[in-house]
Amino acid sequence: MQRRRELIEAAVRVIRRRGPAVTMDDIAAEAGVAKPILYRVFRDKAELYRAVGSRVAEELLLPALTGELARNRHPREHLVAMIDTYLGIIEAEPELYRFVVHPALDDRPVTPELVGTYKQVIAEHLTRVIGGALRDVGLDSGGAEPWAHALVGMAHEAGDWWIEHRTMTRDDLTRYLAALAWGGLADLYRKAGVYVEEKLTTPYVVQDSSGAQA
Amino acid sequence: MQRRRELIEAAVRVIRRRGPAVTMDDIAAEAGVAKPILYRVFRDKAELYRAVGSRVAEELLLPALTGELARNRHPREHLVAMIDTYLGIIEAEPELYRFVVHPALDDRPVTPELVGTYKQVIAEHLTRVIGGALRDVGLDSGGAEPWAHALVGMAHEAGDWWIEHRTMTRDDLTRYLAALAWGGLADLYRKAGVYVEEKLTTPYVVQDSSGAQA
DNA sequence: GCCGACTGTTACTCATGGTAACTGATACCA
DNA sequence: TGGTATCAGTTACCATGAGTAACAGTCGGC
Repeated sequence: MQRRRELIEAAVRVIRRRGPAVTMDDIAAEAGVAKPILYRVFRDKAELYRAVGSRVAEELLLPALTGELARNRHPREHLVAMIDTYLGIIEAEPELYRFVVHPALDDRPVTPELVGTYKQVIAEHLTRVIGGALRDVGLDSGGAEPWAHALVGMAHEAGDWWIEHRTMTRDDLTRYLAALAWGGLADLYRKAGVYVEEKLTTPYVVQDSSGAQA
Repeated sequence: MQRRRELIEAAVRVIRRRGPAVTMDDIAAEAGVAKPILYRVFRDKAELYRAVGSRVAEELLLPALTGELARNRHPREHLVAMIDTYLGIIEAEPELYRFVVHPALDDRPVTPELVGTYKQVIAEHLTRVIGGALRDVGLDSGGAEPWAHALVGMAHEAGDWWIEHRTMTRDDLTRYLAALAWGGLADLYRKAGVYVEEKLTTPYVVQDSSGAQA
């Protein structure tokens, strides 16, 4: 298992350095071993890729996100913080991000769910968070899972567009996304009789796009 | 150009029949030509894949979506209709959907944007729709593009999760997603002084998950 | 000193994306 | 009519990279 860890780390290193188009030979070379070693630990390329995805999610993203969540704040500020944290990470780790999100697999027809572990890990975690929050205020938590996936997809897709185009600041994007996602969540809180009106450091509604913001 | 069309159609046929793990030889065989013909029309595999993505988006999804939009209704019903239409299509065309959304490319390091045309086409269209709606009510339309991508990602990711797990009906998922997305949009309308309170055939808030719905 | 388990390597097979080089028909021109 | 450029198509190939078979060295137990 120690071995597995080392190999994944080598993969991460070489991806950081050479981008997402990385071969099994590259990874083996970086790890200083021959290719069959990789195949003793990982059944195939897809499994290694998934392992990298999980690892990035679990050791990079989740700690950052849960760190934010631990601080007890207004739920909307949690939302803002999580979106901002996510965008910050993909900004800081573009190569790793691209690899994890657009993995290049020649799909063996057998394997049904080649991809997705990265987003899956996040979504599973979010499901628990949202489900807990819903139950806390006495609401049906059946929506937790679809919402978690929906929010992950929302941040993912918007982040993906943004990282390639960069037509606005990260801050602006965070605000736009938060405004979109918050509406639905706030409604739920309101229905449950929880008072969540705004008195926040970040403005609820996005100002005209050129305007100052504080 | 006629040729291009035929080739794309052959690709779609063979994907429908044999799933997303399809080779260039397969496609050439289905089209009844030799492989180099494909390469006269498409620079490489990625371009063919992108063409298939665009085509599915433009000829399958967009007509359905714009058809829904043409009917003049409450904005929230538009949202519900679009989500439902989208989910209905991925349900009806699972193989094609999987191909378009999880394309299997060995990424040539050169090509920066291998994937995404499918979602891009939808997002571009949505950008125009949302931008127009915002301008109609006198709001800054700077958020149209990030929101479009965010909504696409939301539907995509939730749909992807749902199609593989099927732990709820399509109707329920539609309602959950609409509830999430509508909140933010409704807020915008309200800020603009547009009255959008609910008097709808579909309930605004999801009932307890077992409950009757009408 | 010999044997099995473990760890590693070299050197391959095989699938598949992509291409070079050939072929034959058709149309144009002297 | 013969010569030839053009074009559509084909066969036969190459290169790359995933995955594997078969072959070492090494170390502990007897």
